[in-house]
Amino acid sequence: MTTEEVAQAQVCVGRHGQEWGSGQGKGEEQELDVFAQLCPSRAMFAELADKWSMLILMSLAGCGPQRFSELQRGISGVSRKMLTQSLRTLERSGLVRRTVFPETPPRVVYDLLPLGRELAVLLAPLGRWTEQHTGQMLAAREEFDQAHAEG
Amino acid sequence: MTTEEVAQAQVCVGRHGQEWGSGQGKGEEQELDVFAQLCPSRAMFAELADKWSMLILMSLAGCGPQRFSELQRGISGVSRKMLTQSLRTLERSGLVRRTVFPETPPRVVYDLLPLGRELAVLLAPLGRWTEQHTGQMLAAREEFDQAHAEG
DNA sequence: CTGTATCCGAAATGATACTG
DNA sequence: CAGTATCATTTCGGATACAG
Repeated sequence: MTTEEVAQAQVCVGRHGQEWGSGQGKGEEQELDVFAQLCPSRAMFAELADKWSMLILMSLAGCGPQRFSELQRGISGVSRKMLTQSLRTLERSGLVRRTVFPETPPRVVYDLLPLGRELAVLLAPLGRWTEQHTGQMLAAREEFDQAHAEG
Repeated sequence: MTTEEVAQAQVCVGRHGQEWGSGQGKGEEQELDVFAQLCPSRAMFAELADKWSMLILMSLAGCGPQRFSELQRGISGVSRKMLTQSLRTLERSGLVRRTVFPETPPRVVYDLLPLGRELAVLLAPLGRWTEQHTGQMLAAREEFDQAHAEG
Protein backbone atom coordinates (compact mmCIF):
# COMPACT_ATOMS: atom_id res chain seq x y z
CA MET A 1 0.00 0.00 0.00
CA THR A 2 1.47 3.33 -1.05
CA THR A 3 1.38 6.50 0.98
CA GLU A 4 -1.14 7.88 -1.47
CA GLU A 5 -3.38 4.89 -1.03
CA VAL A 6 -3.22 5.21 2.71
CA ALA A 7 -4.33 8.81 2.43
CA GLN A 8 -7.23 7.73 0.26
CA ALA A 9 -8.26 4.81 2.48
CA GLN A 10 -11.94 4.71 3.31
CA VAL A 11 -11.29 3.63 6.87
CA CYS A 12 -10.91 6.32 9.47
CA VAL A 13 -8.41 5.91 12.22
CA GLY A 14 -8.88 7.10 15.77
CA ARG A 15 -12.18 8.19 17.23
CA HIS A 16 -13.14 10.30 14.23
CA GLY A 17 -16.91 10.31 14.04
CA GLN A 18 -17.62 8.75 17.38
CA GLU A 19 -19.25 10.49 20.29
CA TRP A 20 -16.85 12.09 22.68
CA GLY A 21 -17.65 11.45 26.30
CA SER A 22 -18.74 7.86 25.72
CA GLY A 23 -15.18 6.79 26.32
CA GLN A 24 -13.45 3.98 28.13
CA GLY A 25 -13.82 2.95 31.74
CA LYS A 26 -12.81 4.83 34.85
CA GLY A 27 -9.29 6.13 35.14
CA GLU A 28 -8.83 5.87 31.40
CA GLU A 29 -7.86 9.11 29.73
CA GLN A 30 -9.92 9.61 26.61
CA GLU A 31 -8.10 10.76 23.50
CA LEU A 32 -8.91 14.27 22.41
CA ASP A 33 -10.52 14.68 18.99
CA VAL A 34 -11.12 17.95 17.17
CA PHE A 35 -13.77 16.22 15.06
CA ALA A 36 -15.91 15.50 18.11
CA GLN A 37 -18.41 18.20 18.92
CA LEU A 38 -18.20 17.73 22.68
CA CYS A 39 -14.46 17.28 22.94
CA PRO A 40 -12.67 20.18 24.66
CA SER A 41 -10.13 20.20 21.85
CA ARG A 42 -12.87 21.06 19.38
CA ALA A 43 -13.66 24.22 21.31
CA MET A 44 -9.98 25.10 21.41
CA PHE A 45 -9.69 24.43 17.70
CA ALA A 46 -12.64 26.66 16.95
CA GLU A 47 -10.96 29.41 18.91
CA LEU A 48 -7.67 29.06 17.09
CA ALA A 49 -9.21 28.53 13.65
CA ASP A 50 -10.10 32.18 13.64
CA LYS A 51 -9.00 34.86 11.21
CA TRP A 52 -7.86 37.39 13.78
CA SER A 53 -6.25 34.94 16.19
CA MET A 54 -4.20 33.43 13.41
CA LEU A 55 -3.13 36.77 11.98
CA ILE A 56 -2.11 37.99 15.43
CA LEU A 57 0.05 34.95 16.06
CA MET A 58 1.55 35.21 12.60
CA SER A 59 2.30 38.88 13.06
CA LEU A 60 3.94 38.35 16.44
CA ALA A 61 5.98 35.50 15.04
CA GLY A 62 7.05 37.41 11.97
CA CYS A 63 7.64 40.84 13.43
CA GLY A 64 8.46 40.07 17.04
CA PRO A 65 6.93 41.71 20.14
CA GLN A 66 4.61 44.57 19.30
CA ARG A 67 2.49 47.07 21.11
CA PHE A 68 -1.24 47.23 20.69
CA SER A 69 -1.19 50.01 18.13
CA GLU A 70 1.54 48.31 16.12
CA LEU A 71 -0.51 45.16 15.89
CA GLN A 72 -3.54 47.13 14.82
CA ARG A 73 -1.57 48.87 12.10
CA GLY A 74 0.07 45.65 10.96
CA ILE A 75 -3.19 43.75 10.72
CA SER A 76 -5.16 46.24 8.71
CA GLY A 77 -8.90 46.14 9.14
CA VAL A 78 -8.98 44.81 12.66
CA SER A 79 -10.97 46.97 15.06
CA ARG A 80 -9.79 47.79 18.57
CA LYS A 81 -12.59 45.67 19.91
CA MET A 82 -11.71 42.57 17.93
CA LEU A 83 -8.00 42.98 18.54
CA THR A 84 -8.49 43.33 22.28
CA GLN A 85 -10.85 40.41 22.41
CA SER A 86 -8.63 38.10 20.39
CA LEU A 87 -5.54 39.07 22.33
CA ARG A 88 -7.30 38.36 25.62
CA THR A 89 -8.31 34.91 24.46
CA LEU A 90 -4.78 34.15 23.33
CA GLU A 91 -3.39 35.49 26.58
CA ARG A 92 -5.84 33.47 28.61
CA SER A 93 -4.88 30.27 26.83
CA GLY A 94 -1.22 30.85 27.51
CA LEU A 95 -0.17 31.59 23.94
CA VAL A 96 0.57 35.28 24.28
CA ARG A 97 2.03 37.42 27.05
CA ARG A 98 0.83 40.92 27.80
CA THR A 99 3.31 43.30 29.40
CA VAL A 100 2.29 46.72 30.67
CA PHE A 101 4.87 49.47 31.06
CA PRO A 102 3.47 51.97 33.56
CA GLU A 103 4.43 55.08 31.65
CA THR A 104 2.36 57.99 30.44
CA PRO A 105 0.99 57.40 28.01
CA PRO A 106 0.90 53.69 28.86
CA ARG A 107 2.73 51.22 26.67
CA VAL A 108 1.54 47.62 26.34
CA VAL A 109 3.64 45.04 24.55
CA TYR A 110 2.50 41.64 23.38
CA ASP A 111 4.78 38.73 22.60
CA LEU A 112 4.57 35.01 22.07
CA LEU A 113 4.96 32.50 24.85
CA PRO A 114 6.55 29.13 23.96
CA LEU A 115 3.13 27.61 23.34
CA GLY A 116 2.19 30.42 20.99
CA ARG A 117 5.48 30.21 19.19
CA GLU A 118 4.94 26.50 18.54
CA LEU A 119 1.58 27.19 17.03
CA ALA A 120 2.82 30.14 15.01
CA VAL A 121 5.39 27.88 13.39
CA LEU A 122 2.52 25.84 11.98
CA LEU A 123 0.55 28.92 10.97
CA ALA A 124 3.23 30.68 8.95
CA PRO A 125 3.17 28.17 6.07
CA LEU A 126 -0.57 28.59 5.93
CA GLY A 127 -0.28 32.30 5.31
CA ARG A 128 2.41 31.84 2.69
CA TRP A 129 0.43 29.11 0.98
CA THR A 130 -2.63 31.33 0.81
CA GLU A 131 -0.71 34.19 -0.73
CA GLN A 132 0.94 31.92 -3.28
CA HIS A 133 -2.26 30.18 -4.34
CA THR A 134 -4.80 32.97 -4.19
CA GLY A 135 -4.38 33.44 -7.92
CA GLN A 136 -5.25 29.83 -8.65
CA MET A 137 -8.22 29.90 -6.32
CA LEU A 138 -9.60 33.10 -7.82
CA ALA A 139 -9.22 31.59 -11.28
CA ALA A 140 -11.03 28.45 -10.15
CA ARG A 141 -13.85 30.62 -8.88
CA GLU A 142 -14.33 32.42 -12.14
CA GLU A 143 -14.46 29.13 -13.92
CA PHE A 144 -16.92 27.72 -11.42
CA ASP A 145 -19.12 30.77 -11.49
CA GLN A 146 -19.13 30.85 -15.25
CA ALA A 147 -19.96 27.16 -15.50
CA HIS A 148 -22.83 27.62 -13.04
CA ALA A 149 -24.15 30.89 -14.45
CA GLU A 150 -27.05 29.40 -16.29
CA GLY A 151 -24.65 27.16 -18.18
CA MET B 1 22.24 37.01 14.32
CA THR B 2 20.67 33.75 15.41
CA THR B 3 17.45 32.31 14.02
CA GLU B 4 15.77 33.17 17.29
CA GLU B 5 16.91 36.76 17.05
CA VAL B 6 15.62 37.02 13.51
CA ALA B 7 12.23 35.80 14.66
CA GLN B 8 12.21 38.44 17.36
CA ALA B 9 13.40 41.27 15.14
CA GLN B 10 11.38 44.44 15.40
CA VAL B 11 11.58 45.07 11.69
CA CYS B 12 8.83 43.63 9.53
CA VAL B 13 9.67 42.26 6.15
CA GLY B 14 7.46 42.49 3.10
CA ARG B 15 4.47 44.77 2.82
CA HIS B 16 3.13 43.92 6.27
CA GLY B 17 1.22 46.95 7.49
CA GLN B 18 1.15 48.89 4.27
CA GLU B 19 -1.94 49.65 2.27
CA TRP B 20 -2.65 47.14 -0.42
CA GLY B 21 -3.60 48.70 -3.73
CA SER B 22 -1.09 51.52 -3.44
CA GLY B 23 1.40 49.34 -5.25
CA GLN B 24 4.01 49.87 -7.90
CA GLY B 25 3.54 51.28 -11.38
CA LYS B 26 1.66 49.78 -14.28
CA GLY B 27 2.44 46.29 -15.37
CA GLU B 28 3.99 45.52 -12.01
CA GLU B 29 2.38 42.65 -10.15
CA GLN B 30 1.83 43.58 -6.55
CA GLU B 31 2.76 40.99 -3.94
CA LEU B 32 -0.15 39.47 -2.13
CA ASP B 33 -0.34 40.00 1.63
CA VAL B 34 -2.78 38.35 4.01
CA PHE B 35 -2.18 41.15 6.50
CA ALA B 36 -3.59 43.74 4.12
CA GLN B 37 -7.31 44.33 4.44
CA LEU B 38 -7.88 45.00 0.75
CA CYS B 39 -5.63 42.28 -0.62
CA PRO B 40 -7.50 39.42 -2.30
CA SER B 41 -5.40 36.94 -0.36
CA ARG B 42 -6.83 38.29 2.88
CA ALA B 43 -10.32 37.40 1.77
CA MET B 44 -9.16 33.95 0.76
CA PHE B 45 -7.40 33.56 4.08
CA ALA B 46 -10.53 34.54 5.95
CA GLU B 47 -12.43 31.90 4.04
CA LEU B 48 -9.91 29.18 4.77
CA ALA B 49 -9.34 30.21 8.39
CA ASP B 50 -12.73 28.82 9.22
CA LYS B 51 -13.62 26.03 11.59
CA TRP B 52 -15.79 24.04 9.20
CA SER B 53 -13.64 24.53 6.11
CA MET B 54 -10.58 23.34 7.94
CA LEU B 55 -12.30 20.33 9.47
CA ILE B 56 -13.71 19.33 6.10
CA LEU B 57 -10.31 19.45 4.44
CA MET B 58 -8.77 17.56 7.35
CA SER B 59 -11.46 14.91 7.23
CA LEU B 60 -11.13 14.40 3.49
CA ALA B 61 -7.37 14.20 3.83
CA GLY B 62 -7.47 11.78 6.72
CA CYS B 63 -10.35 9.54 5.67
CA GLY B 64 -10.31 9.87 1.91
CA PRO B 65 -13.30 10.60 -0.34
CA GLN B 66 -16.59 10.71 1.53
CA ARG B 67 -20.19 11.26 0.78
CA PHE B 68 -22.17 14.11 2.24
CA SER B 69 -23.65 12.07 5.08
CA GLU B 70 -20.29 10.56 5.97
CA LEU B 71 -18.77 13.99 6.29
CA GLN B 72 -21.65 15.12 8.44
CA ARG B 73 -21.25 12.14 10.72
CA GLY B 74 -17.47 12.49 10.87
CA ILE B 75 -17.58 16.17 11.75
CA SER B 76 -20.05 16.04 14.57
CA GLY B 77 -22.06 19.16 15.19
CA VAL B 78 -22.03 20.51 11.68
CA SER B 79 -25.47 21.21 10.24
CA ARG B 80 -26.52 20.34 6.72
CA LYS B 81 -26.62 24.02 5.94
CA MET B 82 -23.12 24.81 7.11
CA LEU B 83 -21.70 21.66 5.56
CA THR B 84 -23.27 22.41 2.19
CA GLN B 85 -22.20 26.01 2.32
CA SER B 86 -18.61 25.25 3.27
CA LEU B 87 -18.33 22.50 0.69
CA ARG B 88 -19.61 24.83 -2.04
CA THR B 89 -17.03 27.43 -1.15
CA LEU B 90 -14.24 24.86 -1.19
CA GLU B 91 -15.52 23.47 -4.47
CA ARG B 92 -15.76 26.91 -6.00
CA SER B 93 -12.17 27.71 -5.05
CA GLY B 94 -10.91 24.52 -6.65
CA LEU B 95 -9.95 22.72 -3.45
CA VAL B 96 -12.65 20.06 -3.44
CA ARG B 97 -14.37 18.06 -6.15
CA ARG B 98 -18.03 17.13 -6.02
CA THR B 99 -19.10 14.01 -7.87
CA VAL B 100 -22.74 13.06 -8.28
CA PHE B 101 -23.71 9.46 -8.94
CA PRO B 102 -27.15 9.54 -10.55
CA GLU B 103 -28.61 6.69 -8.54
CA THR B 104 -31.72 6.51 -6.45
CA PRO B 105 -31.26 7.60 -3.84
CA PRO B 106 -28.57 9.90 -5.17
CA ARG B 107 -25.01 9.54 -3.96
CA VAL B 108 -22.62 12.49 -3.84
CA VAL B 109 -18.95 12.02 -3.11
CA TYR B 110 -16.48 14.72 -2.19
CA ASP B 111 -12.74 14.44 -2.51
CA LEU B 112 -9.70 16.67 -2.51
CA LEU B 113 -8.25 18.21 -5.64
CA PRO B 114 -4.48 18.73 -5.74
CA LEU B 115 -4.87 22.26 -4.42
CA GLY B 116 -6.95 21.06 -1.50
CA ARG B 117 -4.56 18.25 -0.75
CA GLU B 118 -1.67 20.70 -0.55
CA LEU B 119 -3.56 22.80 1.94
CA ALA B 120 -4.71 19.81 3.94
CA VAL B 121 -1.10 18.79 4.43
CA LEU B 122 -0.55 22.07 6.26
CA LEU B 123 -3.76 21.72 8.24
CA ALA B 124 -3.21 18.27 9.65
CA PRO B 125 -0.41 19.32 12.03
CA LEU B 126 -2.67 22.07 13.28
CA GLY B 127 -5.32 19.59 14.34
CA ARG B 128 -2.81 17.32 15.99
CA TRP B 129 -1.15 20.21 17.78
CA THR B 130 -4.50 21.38 19.12
CA GLU B 131 -5.36 17.95 20.46
CA GLN B 132 -1.95 17.56 22.07
CA HIS B 133 -1.92 20.97 23.73
CA THR B 134 -5.54 21.43 24.72
CA GLY B 135 -4.64 20.28 28.20
CA GLN B 136 -1.99 22.94 28.61
CA MET B 137 -4.24 25.64 27.25
CA LEU B 138 -7.11 24.70 29.54
CA ALA B 139 -4.73 24.74 32.47
CA ALA B 140 -3.46 28.16 31.46
CA ARG B 141 -7.03 29.38 31.38
CA GLU B 142 -7.81 28.24 34.85
CA GLU B 143 -4.72 29.96 36.11
CA PHE B 144 -5.57 33.13 34.21
CA ASP B 145 -9.17 33.15 35.37
CA GLN B 146 -8.17 32.56 38.96
CA ALA B 147 -5.55 35.31 38.86
CA HIS B 148 -8.11 37.72 37.43
CA ALA B 149 -11.03 36.70 39.63
CA GLU B 150 -10.78 39.59 42.03
CA GLY B 151 -7.11 38.82 42.52
C1' DC C 1 -29.96 10.84 0.22
C1' DT C 2 -28.67 15.40 -0.79
C1' DG C 3 -29.79 19.15 -1.03
C1' DT C 4 -32.62 24.21 -1.30
C1' DA C 5 -35.56 27.97 0.69
C1' DT C 6 -37.26 30.49 4.43
C1' DC C 7 -37.73 32.17 8.89
C1' DC C 8 -35.93 33.73 13.11
C1' DG C 9 -33.19 34.13 17.34
C1' DA C 10 -28.33 34.38 18.80
C1' DA C 11 -23.98 35.81 18.27
C1' DA C 12 -20.41 38.55 16.05
C1' DT C 13 -18.88 42.93 14.75
C1' DG C 14 -18.61 48.07 13.80
C1' DA C 15 -19.27 52.77 15.44
C1' DT C 16 -19.10 55.82 18.95
C1' DA C 17 -18.29 57.79 23.29
C1' DC C 18 -15.84 57.58 27.45
C1' DT C 19 -11.75 56.44 30.97
C1' DG C 20 -7.12 55.74 33.40
C1' DC D 1 -1.98 54.97 24.29
C1' DA D 2 -4.75 51.29 25.37
C1' DG D 3 -8.35 50.05 26.39
C1' DT D 4 -13.83 49.60 28.21
C1' DA D 5 -18.87 50.23 27.66
C1' DT D 6 -22.81 50.68 25.05
C1' DC D 7 -25.70 50.51 21.24
C1' DA D 8 -26.98 49.52 16.35
C1' DT D 9 -26.44 46.50 12.81
C1' DT D 10 -25.13 42.72 10.37
C1' DT D 11 -24.18 38.13 9.88
C1' DC D 12 -24.34 33.47 11.34
C1' DG D 13 -26.40 29.49 12.11
C1' DG D 14 -30.12 26.25 13.66
C1' DA D 15 -34.85 24.59 12.81
C1' DT D 16 -38.15 23.49 9.71
C1' DA D 17 -40.43 22.46 5.54
C1' DC D 18 -40.03 21.11 1.01
C1' DA D 19 -37.91 19.05 -3.54
C1' DG D 20 -35.28 16.22 -7.02
